[in-house]
Amino acid sequence: MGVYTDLREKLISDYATLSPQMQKAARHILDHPNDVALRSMRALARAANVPPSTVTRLMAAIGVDTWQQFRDSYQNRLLDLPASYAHRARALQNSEADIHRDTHLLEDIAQAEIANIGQAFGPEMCERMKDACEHIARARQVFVVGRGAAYPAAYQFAYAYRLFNDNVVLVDGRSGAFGDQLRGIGRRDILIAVGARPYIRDTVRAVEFARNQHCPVIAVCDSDVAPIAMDAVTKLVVSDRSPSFFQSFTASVSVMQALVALLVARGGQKALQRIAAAEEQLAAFDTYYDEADPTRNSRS
Amino acid sequence: MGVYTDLREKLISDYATLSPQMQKAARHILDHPNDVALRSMRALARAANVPPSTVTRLMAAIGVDTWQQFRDSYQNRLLDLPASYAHRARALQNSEADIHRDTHLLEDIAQAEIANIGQAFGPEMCERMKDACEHIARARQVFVVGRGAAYPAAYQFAYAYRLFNDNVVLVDGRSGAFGDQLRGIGRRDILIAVGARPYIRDTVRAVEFARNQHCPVIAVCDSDVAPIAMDAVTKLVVSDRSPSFFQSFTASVSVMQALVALLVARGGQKALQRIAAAEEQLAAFDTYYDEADPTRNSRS
DNA sequence: ATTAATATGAAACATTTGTTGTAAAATCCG
DNA sequence: CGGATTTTACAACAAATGTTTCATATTAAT
Repeated sequence: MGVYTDLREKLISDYATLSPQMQKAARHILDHPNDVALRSMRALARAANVPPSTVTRLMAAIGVDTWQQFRDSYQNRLLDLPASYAHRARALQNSEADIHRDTHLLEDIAQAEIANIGQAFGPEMCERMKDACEHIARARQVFVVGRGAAYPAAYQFAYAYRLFNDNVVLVDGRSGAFGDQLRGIGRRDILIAVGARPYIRDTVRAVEFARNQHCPVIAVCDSDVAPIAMDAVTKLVVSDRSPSFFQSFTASVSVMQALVALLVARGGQKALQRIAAAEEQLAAFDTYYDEADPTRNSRS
Repeated sequence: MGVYTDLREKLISDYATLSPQMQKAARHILDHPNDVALRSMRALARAANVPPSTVTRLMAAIGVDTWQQFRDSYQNRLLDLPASYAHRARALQNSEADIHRDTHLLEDIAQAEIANIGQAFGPEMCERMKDACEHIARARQVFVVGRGAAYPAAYQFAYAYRLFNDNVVLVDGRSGAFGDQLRGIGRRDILIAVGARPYIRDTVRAVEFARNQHCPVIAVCDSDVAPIAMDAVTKLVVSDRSPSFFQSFTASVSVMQALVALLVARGGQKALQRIAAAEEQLAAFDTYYDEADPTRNSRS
């Protein structure tokens, strides 16, 4: 259970043994947990009709060192953190052994990744993703751009999307110049741009070009005010926080994948048929390794 | 719309006209709305790397009299925000309505992704990752192969790793045939192969080739008995489960990223210096968009 | 009833808060 | 280049914060 729950339980179980004034304070806290998270201690004491010192003493009585600690756990509850900060506390404890340092790092990474994905699929973002799908489904041509570390996300979308639609262009600047691949982009198309700080110039340029051609833009980025998000019809803001040196585009990949899933769901039976056809074609081209018959898999 | 939304919109729309320092503050607020609700103004300013007075001035700039007003609206948003538990429950309830089916799907995807990452960073896998790092650190040349949907994971590793080491080859079959890129592979090298069922023949072939040349293999795959995991010195087994039609390589990307992080941690100061040098080089090549000076970012 | 133990609130405290005034620095413009 | 304007950071401030101290009030026990 969470720290918040522990504290709450402690307040309830110890309630009877507390002094009258402390009971008043405890009761108010139990009845108005949000006040703990959002208001000051003195304000809470005022609301509970109790001198501030009583609240401090209550903290000591339930075994909490400082009001800050108490408040923090209540704030975490408000944020509905997916059991993440508990891990951190544990991680900080065992920081003596060198061998454990790696384990730490890995735990922190996992935690950050999970937090990032959690944020990316919050209620707000879910709505925006659906919105993005509307635009994509309506588009004549779908352009996807993402450079550097953001390339995997762009690639992922293009690869999956191509399995059931052939109107996608992955703008990777590999075949010909940038301009070549964006040629003919216009009002009825859509550009999906992926990027985070530091923004890569090519990506920003692609967005600006699209905008000049009146092509709507969907931005998958790290801020509502990112350069590539300016004037975007839909902004999918995903965190790229990571304890490692590098930014993490994992959440971006997830979001791109979710977009494809939504599009397939929207496309219904027809989309599924096309996917099946694409799979068959891949199989016909001997793309896949045949696990049943390893002899067939020899060098062509 | 709510007051919070109004303020947020105002921040976004006025963003361009704000002074640089105010933009820093505004951006931090937009990216971390919870900080406004829960932390003090000074703490926020510290986090945004801005003097407190800038925040006060920002309030004036967007037509808010006092920080208290601003904070209050952000606190109200936090209170109105449906906790994700409730969100999930609601989604499950009305799963008959078409509009909610999408939300349900997105929730499922998020949950699956989180579960996959959680598994990938379990105790067992953490040990294997450290093990993999030992091999990579010892290798003369590092080859990475991943085709199709697994390509992002391979690319991710190569891209990040190249920032502090130049002995990596991304085997993508683009430049020349497969054999070309693997030429010279041998006992002292390492091949990192990423793939999941259905296994792509090219990847399996690359693994077999490496094995014939006595090159050790690290397999990032979906099973201990995957074809590409046969005789691998380290098997990093990650789940690719997804409620959508496509398999998800998100966890693989995470794992590859974690490998790089471990290598950097192991590389110590020297690795960090190389990364810094690489970043400088990128900046010198005008790779990055200059947010401070948009005029410099015109078409070359 | 007197003593001992506990509970309480007012005041004092060192910090920290949000805000404002004021020069220095940066930027723009002719 | 120089002058006007904006932008910035530092210091000062009054108010408010969480905590501690201490004298008084309340209770319980002998």
